[in-house]
Amino acid sequence: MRDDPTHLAEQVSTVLRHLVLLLRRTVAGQPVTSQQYGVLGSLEAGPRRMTELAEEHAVQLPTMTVQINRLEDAGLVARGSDPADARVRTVELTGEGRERLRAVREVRIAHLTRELAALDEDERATLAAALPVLAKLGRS
Amino acid sequence: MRDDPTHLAEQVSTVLRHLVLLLRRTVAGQPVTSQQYGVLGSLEAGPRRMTELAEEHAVQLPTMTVQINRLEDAGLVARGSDPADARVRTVELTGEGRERLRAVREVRIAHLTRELAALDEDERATLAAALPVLAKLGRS
DNA sequence: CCGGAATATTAGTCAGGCTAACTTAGTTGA
DNA sequence: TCAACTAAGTTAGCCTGACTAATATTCCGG
Repeated sequence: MRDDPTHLAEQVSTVLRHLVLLLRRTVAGQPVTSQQYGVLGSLEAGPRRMTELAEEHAVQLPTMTVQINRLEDAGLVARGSDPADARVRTVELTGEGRERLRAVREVRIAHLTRELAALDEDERATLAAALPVLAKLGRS
Repeated sequence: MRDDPTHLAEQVSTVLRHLVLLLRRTVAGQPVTSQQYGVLGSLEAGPRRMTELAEEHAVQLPTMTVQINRLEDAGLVARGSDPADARVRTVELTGEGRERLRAVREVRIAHLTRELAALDEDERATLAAALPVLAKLGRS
């Protein structure tokens, strides 16, 4: 018998690669990329500053600058300023950005819903039970 | 009450994004990228042809050509030919490639093992039960 | 008020996707 | 039989997304 957490880790590793491929197919051909979708999602609850966005998405600041430049060029977000600190730039969704996010999310969810509908009731329950555990991974 | 598969899909969508970030941290700073690791893994069981590799990794052929070029330059894989069909190129691991794969896998598994060790026994069991279900997703 | 810390951007490099166009090798049918 | 089609790979050119290093700009503490 194998050492339990290690054996599990190998299986998780395999499944992770599989899920990455699934995700790629889920977002292929959409009007925003997977990263852009993620950033738009972060802005849904309200304006964020650049550093916050970079940290939240685990990228360096310059990477986020370029991302936001593109989203701004596309008219999906707008930059603003913090009146209390002239160094910080804030970013918020435009109306168009909010609409685009809604549309992309719809397609995405529909895609996943189709996948999930192919499972039986027990499988969905098993999956649902595991989601909080998966969400906990990587927070340690 | 929400429509069940759709609601589940939303949660899955969120967790997927989380896992992508986890995976990125897992492989950051390693001597091969995540994609290269995947390709090396595909070659572990023996030589493959370019088309097979491209399909398996859900990329176009030219993308795989470039990948293999880099791995070949690094001395991790070698190209060969199919005696029965002069059009096909085969790709196989070199000794160095096999060693590199082993080393990277070890780090990767160790990383995930640490994450999993932070869970309690019940959580690991819940996760283990869900892995086959996750593996089934996207095959429909 | 000056030097250091914090915030963001610019510039330059690289990996990793894509499509279009090309070469080379097999296959097929008039 | 050989001309046309198909299949397998590569090359070239473009884009996104990641990084580091260097450069403003602004804030703050002594």
